[in-house]
Amino acid sequence: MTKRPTLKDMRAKALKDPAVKEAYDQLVPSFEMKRQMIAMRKAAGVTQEQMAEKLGTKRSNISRLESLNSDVSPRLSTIQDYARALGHSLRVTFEPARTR
Amino acid sequence: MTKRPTLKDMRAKALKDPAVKEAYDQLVPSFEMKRQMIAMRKAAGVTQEQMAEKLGTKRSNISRLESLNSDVSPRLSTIQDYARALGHSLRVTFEPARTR
DNA sequence: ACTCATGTTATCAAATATGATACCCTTCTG
DNA sequence: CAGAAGGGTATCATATTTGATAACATGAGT
Repeated sequence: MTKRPTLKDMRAKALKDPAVKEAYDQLVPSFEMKRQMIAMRKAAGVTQEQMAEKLGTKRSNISRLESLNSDVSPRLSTIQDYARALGHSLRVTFEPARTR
Repeated sequence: MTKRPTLKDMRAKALKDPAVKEAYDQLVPSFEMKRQMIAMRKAAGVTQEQMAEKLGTKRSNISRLESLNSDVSPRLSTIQDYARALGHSLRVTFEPARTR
């Protein structure tokens, strides 16, 4: 019995397309960063609303910052402010691109 | 004989001032990042001019991006573009702020 | 069903980064 | 000294992000 394609299959297939893969790789670092940010905030038991207060802004802006769908690339200082508000500091590192 | 204050002494003293220390800590991550970027470019034997070509922009903009004096906080995407042009990928991590 | 808390999304004005150009400085090499 | 290569900095127009507001969605609890 041939199983029908899973989501994982489809993803694997799509990544064969160089253009798709490039766009995908472009997004990965940002995704991982945002996941960490959200995890950090939740670990601290802080809501977006409270986060907004700490940063002197509004909850909608926090939502946009954390959103994986958002098409805006935040400033480094914005990310840093977010981290500092949760008692964290920021480190940016570069690694040789993984060729696969 | 009391030695006269060295630069290091003055720095240590200035950092006692909480306002100064805060501003200082704010700058450290950006400094380290820029140092890495410059090191990366030089390790690749690439000039700012060549870097600008890779990124479809001008020399002066690369200089500003790498400048430690610059008062602009680049977008995440700008840093990522820079890294990719040198065959690197980007990782942003957060660590509990070192209290000292 | 209603309300409250949390989060999402769209929109617009205001703030800031980026691109391009021009000009300056230093170092090296002839 | 002259010229070239590599960098730095100021300025302005343009592009993009950020802040604020408003409307919508969902889930928990009553």
